[in-house]
Amino acid sequence: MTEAGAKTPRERYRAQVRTEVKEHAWEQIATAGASALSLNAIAKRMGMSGPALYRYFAGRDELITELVTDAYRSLADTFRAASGTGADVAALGHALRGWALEDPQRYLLIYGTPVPGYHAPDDVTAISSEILATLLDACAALSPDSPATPLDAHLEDHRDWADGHSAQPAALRRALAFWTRLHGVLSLELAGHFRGMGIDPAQLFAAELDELSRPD
Amino acid sequence: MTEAGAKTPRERYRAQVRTEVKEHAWEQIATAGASALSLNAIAKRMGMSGPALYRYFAGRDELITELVTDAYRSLADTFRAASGTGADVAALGHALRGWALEDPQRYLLIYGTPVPGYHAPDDVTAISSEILATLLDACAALSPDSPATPLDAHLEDHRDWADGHSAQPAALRRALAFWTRLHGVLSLELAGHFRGMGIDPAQLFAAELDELSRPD
DNA sequence: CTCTTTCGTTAGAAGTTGTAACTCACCAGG
DNA sequence: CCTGGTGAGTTACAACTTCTAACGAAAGAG
Repeated sequence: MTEAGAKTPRERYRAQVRTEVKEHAWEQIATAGASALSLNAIAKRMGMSGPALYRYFAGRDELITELVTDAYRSLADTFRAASGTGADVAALGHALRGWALEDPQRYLLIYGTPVPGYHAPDDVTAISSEILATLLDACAALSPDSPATPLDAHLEDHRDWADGHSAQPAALRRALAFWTRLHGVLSLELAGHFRGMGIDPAQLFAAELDELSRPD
Repeated sequence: MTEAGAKTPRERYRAQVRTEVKEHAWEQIATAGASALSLNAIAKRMGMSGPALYRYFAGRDELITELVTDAYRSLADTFRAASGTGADVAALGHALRGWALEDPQRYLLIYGTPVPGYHAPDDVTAISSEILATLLDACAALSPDSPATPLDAHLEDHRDWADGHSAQPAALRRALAFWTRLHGVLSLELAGHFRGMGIDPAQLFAAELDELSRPD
């Protein structure tokens, strides 16, 4: 038994198998959804027999948890990348839509219908606060101060989620609107609710994002 | 074999069992989610043994399909009731939120993450167009005509989903915003994404609804 | 009273998650 | 170089699930 460091060949092999399992899991989720994720199917596709995977993941829940945190980390990375070229709201919006359309099930895994008995691990709160921070940066640069709305008083009282970010209430309001409105369009699009009614979701998304990017 | 009409005691018994099965299914969905719906558990809780239910439903998918159309019909009913007292947007918004919070899993069943291989039956398109019609009525009474946005051109070309409703493009725009924005807040609230960040979703929802109810 | 339809049952196939026990290979220490 | 310990992968099994098939029994129709 050696200390941590991913040095021993055993641990390297173990990590390699874990990532390979997760790759197959993503592939399977993308085609059949998260609820149809089968440990046995992954094992067979990897040439191993069922219970072998339990050496690497304690169960289906742990595997899904890992996938969720990976998805959050991926979104945080794309947000950081989009924010690197100048943190404006429009760029973040386009990055969000591109990321969501790139793998719809990955988006739905973290923002879609949750499994009732499932609780997200503590890791994701850290990552999601990082996502929120870049969003707040972009929003703070856009709305210096605007007339107070009834929401502002409530947001002033409960701004702990902003995690110490020095943003005006109007910026918090804009960040929340960014989140809820774009998620509204995106989730309905990914669920296929616009299919068959002829509307182009891209234009709907663009219109909402345009209103969100307009300096108040 | 008699003709339709729900007259024979056999058909009445059959219908009664079907509704009882659906009641147990709703109860089970409300506590464990739609993905954990178990035909066997329902049968056992009704005092029958597993495969007996296959006399009443061809399978799990048909049962879920029935529940989905029931949910749509229930939403259409509440919309019609809320619209009966004067079709204003705010009343529809409050009715939507009340209906969603009354049974979150029912809302998520029709607006949440879809099962990838699943296609909604044709019945729901009729019901959802009824829902859209009452929403368009309320929106048409609010926005007579406003400056054209880039979206309006697209909506003029693809207004088949409005189903012959004589509404200005601005009303279509408002109805779509009603749908996407309120769904954005509601779905994130029901998924529990606001829990732990101290925000009151009701105030967020109210703020969005207030902006949607404001005559442009 | 008989005949037919339908209901509910048990048996079983093909899946799933997950546990237990066993074999085997590898890696390190003496 | 040899031996022991650790961990990986295997089968076997239990307890589920959906769903099909075949059978007995009950109930309505003529």
